[in-house]
Amino acid sequence: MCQTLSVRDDLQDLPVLLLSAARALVDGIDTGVRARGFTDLRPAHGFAFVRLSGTGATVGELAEHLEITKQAASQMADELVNKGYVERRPHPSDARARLLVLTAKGVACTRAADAAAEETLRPWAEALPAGQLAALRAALLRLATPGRIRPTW
Amino acid sequence: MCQTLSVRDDLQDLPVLLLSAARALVDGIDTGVRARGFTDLRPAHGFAFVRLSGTGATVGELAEHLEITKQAASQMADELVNKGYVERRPHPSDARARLLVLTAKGVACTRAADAAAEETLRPWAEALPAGQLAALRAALLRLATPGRIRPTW
DNA sequence: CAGATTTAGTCAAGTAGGTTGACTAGATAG
DNA sequence: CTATCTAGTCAACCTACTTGACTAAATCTG
Repeated sequence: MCQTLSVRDDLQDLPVLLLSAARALVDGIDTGVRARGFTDLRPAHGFAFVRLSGTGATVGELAEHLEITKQAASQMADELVNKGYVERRPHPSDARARLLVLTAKGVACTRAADAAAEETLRPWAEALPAGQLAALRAALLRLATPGRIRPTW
Repeated sequence: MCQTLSVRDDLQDLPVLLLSAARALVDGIDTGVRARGFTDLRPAHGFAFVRLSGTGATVGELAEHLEITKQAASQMADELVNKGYVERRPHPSDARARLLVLTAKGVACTRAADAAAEETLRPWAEALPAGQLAALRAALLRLATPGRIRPTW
């Protein structure tokens, strides 16, 4: 019962802590990406890049990933095309659809984001006792809803 | 060096994991709050409630906490007043300012949010090995920027 | 203590990023 | 082959924010 109380106490401020940590991470990545010269992007675009990197995606798939309408996703795609991060290609197997693919600049930007993320997290991870990082990953993995990254609030 | 590689690997997907966990938590709280009858609020309002609970706050203080302009904070305050969660009182020591305070309904709502948060996190916390929860808290505490909760992306 | 400056809050207008609804061109099912 | 469904876009609108202008109260200064 004492154990139960302690769990309850630890639970108390965990929401604030978790949100604050997420916020700190996003701020860190955003700062690092800007410092690397990509000043015309905001964190929201990063969530799109996650889906587009690799084989690319259609507007509909991007919309689903971001949990917004196809119209909004199409608008964001326009913006990323205009800024040179994304290219619209004909879809190989469906003439209605078009494949959104990262340009070289887009790929460079994702590399910058990865570097910024590591830069943000490494000192923090290294300050943790041995093995804690893996444990933390495992714990977060349990709580996380796979695929749902983008906050909607 | 093998150690370094392992840290690097664990770091790799931590951003996604952390954001996904934060998202799952907010979704859980939102669902729980709605289930308890508060259907006219969105997660964004919760960040305001955090600051208003206790002694209350002025519009300016709320704006600072949410990192938005005073005008936007004032607008949100209007909305919360109209919906019966908040009351505008004369400020005890400054006739220009007005104190925003939670009504009984507002307090009930924060209790509902606390219950929803615990409901969301408890089964997850209980599945963790003994002591992991405290370690997680400590780790998040290091990463977190105090006070900055609300995501801006 | 009188006048100048700062601060708390609001009003009004503009903007960014989403929404719903209507539509076209191409894919797919009967 | 026709009918229906699906990918995407255009247009109008909505909402939560922004910037700018202002009033009233507090505070600073000589």
